[in-house]
Amino acid sequence: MCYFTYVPTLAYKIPIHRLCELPPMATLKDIATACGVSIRTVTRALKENGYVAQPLKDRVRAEAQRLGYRPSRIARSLKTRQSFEVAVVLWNADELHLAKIAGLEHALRAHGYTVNILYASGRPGAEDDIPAPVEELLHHRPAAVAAFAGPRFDKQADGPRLEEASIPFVVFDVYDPGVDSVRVDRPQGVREAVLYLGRQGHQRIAYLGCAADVNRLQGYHAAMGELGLVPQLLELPDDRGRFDGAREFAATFARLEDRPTAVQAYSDETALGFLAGLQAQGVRVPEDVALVGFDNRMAAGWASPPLTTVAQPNWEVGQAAAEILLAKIAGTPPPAGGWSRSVPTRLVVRESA
Amino acid sequence: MCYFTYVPTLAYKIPIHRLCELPPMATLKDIATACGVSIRTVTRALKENGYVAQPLKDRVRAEAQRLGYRPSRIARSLKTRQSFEVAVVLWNADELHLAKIAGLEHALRAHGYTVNILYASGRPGAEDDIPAPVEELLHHRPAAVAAFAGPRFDKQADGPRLEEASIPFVVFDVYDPGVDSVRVDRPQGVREAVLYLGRQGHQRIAYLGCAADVNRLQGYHAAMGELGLVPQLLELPDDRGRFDGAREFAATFARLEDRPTAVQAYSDETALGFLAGLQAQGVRVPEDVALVGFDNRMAAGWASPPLTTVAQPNWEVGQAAAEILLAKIAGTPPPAGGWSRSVPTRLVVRESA
DNA sequence: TTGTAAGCGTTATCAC
DNA sequence: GTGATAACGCTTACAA
Repeated sequence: MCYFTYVPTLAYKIPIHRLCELPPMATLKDIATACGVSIRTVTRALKENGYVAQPLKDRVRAEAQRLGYRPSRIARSLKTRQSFEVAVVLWNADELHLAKIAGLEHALRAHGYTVNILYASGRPGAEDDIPAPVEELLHHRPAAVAAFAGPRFDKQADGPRLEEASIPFVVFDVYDPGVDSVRVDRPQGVREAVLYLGRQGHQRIAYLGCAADVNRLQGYHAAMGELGLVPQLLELPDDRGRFDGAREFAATFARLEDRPTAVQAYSDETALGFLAGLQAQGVRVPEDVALVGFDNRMAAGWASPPLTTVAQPNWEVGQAAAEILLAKIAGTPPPAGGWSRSVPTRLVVRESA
Repeated sequence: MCYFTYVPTLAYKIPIHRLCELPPMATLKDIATACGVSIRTVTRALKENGYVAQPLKDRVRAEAQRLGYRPSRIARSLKTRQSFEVAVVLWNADELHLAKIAGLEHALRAHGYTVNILYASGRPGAEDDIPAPVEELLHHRPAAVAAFAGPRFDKQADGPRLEEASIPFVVFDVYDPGVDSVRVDRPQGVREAVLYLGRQGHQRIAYLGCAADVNRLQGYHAAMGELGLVPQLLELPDDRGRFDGAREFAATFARLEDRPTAVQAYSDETALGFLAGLQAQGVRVPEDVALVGFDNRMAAGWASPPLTTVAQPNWEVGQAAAEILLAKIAGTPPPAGGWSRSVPTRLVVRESA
């Protein structure tokens, strides 16, 4: 067993096994000898990038077909110094993340790219035993990087390092003006949901969440302004888990005078915690209080009553990220206003509101 | 723009942009010239696989360090005909899947492998517009494949095709004797949960689910046998969604004579649907009926009451898959009894039982 | 103990 | 129109 001990930033030793080799595939040379022409002619015939007599071209293509020829990505990458892998940095196993990755992968695959996962947290409970993701990225040199914001991906420090290595990247759901990001349009999503509540006849519509989250609040205030209603913020402590925090808050809420008849919650988790708390207090949803979540997780559909919620446009977010990355890889200059984009959400009306 | 139109099985055209090249990295040759030795000596010094004088070795390593040398995976792959990518085929954005992938990736990365995602379903609602995953795999030739069972990955047909191309693979959660699989130990998980219910003093413990699912039922019957209780199967129709099916069944259940005091459900989704239905009937959980789910999804913790459930050992399943794949890649002969493995679950006691 | 050299499968620059 | 041929960065058999 031999180790690459000379890679100091890589915490792992990489054992080189006696590995099984991949079975040989047809190469350009195989086609060339089979057709009795040169390898250069073959590429020309296959790639349409030079002159080659039509009958010969047909013959070459038929032969390529017959041999099941596939261009070797490896050889191509070596020669052209281009990678065809896009790395995704992620920190937790969230269904919403995976849905975004699915959209990203779909779009990138259409362009011959492959998506690889870099799960940057260690085993749950032992998170620190792995190298920082940027080191890994700098090591593997993907064509581009899509990152979920996380504890050990520092937008300030890591972004520039990637940029310096000229690796294009986007970050999901970050509002930092300095970094290119694809985000779900939370202001618009909340606005739409609150307008819906208004159309249902609610006069006292509150927002339940942490005041530090400006994006959703912005949409809330916009909608309340449009409706001509006075906003009411039900502020949640940030220290407790969102579920428990909201559940406990329900007791306070239940005793409120002139209590709101409708609540837009920060997230499905918050909404579900609040729902649990309300039911414990004997407050009925939606009869006494209409409740809207945000995210459209599986859990939202499985609540009782099933939760009305704002669905994240996961697939579209992933696709937008792919488009940005492809453009950056191709060296396209950024559009006026920068690369960042917000993708509209969709209100999913179920039974809670 | 030029297209690889000669790849007939690949539905996508692969456009070749004018891509930005990766910035040049230090190579073995750079180190060699910097040290005034041959390239061969450099590899020997770095890889410990031959004799090289200690001072020279130190000098070479220092230089490698200084230049930030990283071996090129591309070049290595080309030369050794080995891939260092493991493909994961998946079909839907499920949090449980991603958690398994995380464990897999963690273990594989430690061995210098990279995990890439092949999301084999198209955009939700337009699933058929993409090539069959096996074709993609045969094209990309990963070192190995880990697949989630899905509609277009046929164990009968696709497995052999991979095998024939000598691409090692495992499938998650499949009990087919012919295919190597890592599965969560559902019989044991259900058994443990039902024994727990027994220890809580329940005498009438039912299983709620579809009779076709033998694995969990097996554990249920084992536990009931051990407890000396008579099993009772509450069979769910397979045609409705699991949530709705279970919710609707609750009405029937509520009117049952001598109705069970405890229910082990097929999944969290089933349990949550049943819970919703019970609450609609005025049946209290856990006071009137104790309820246990399976999967330990986020949704389980966010139910009211929070659902007691059997947690899937996602991380460990991923790791087990990695171990099998690595062993297969290394050409290790299969152990007696084959590669397949079951990984034990963990009972998460919350408030519903 | 160190060096030479031949590939791996592409791409692309020349010459015919 | 077509064909030699030289890289790309690494591995490794074979000399010295």
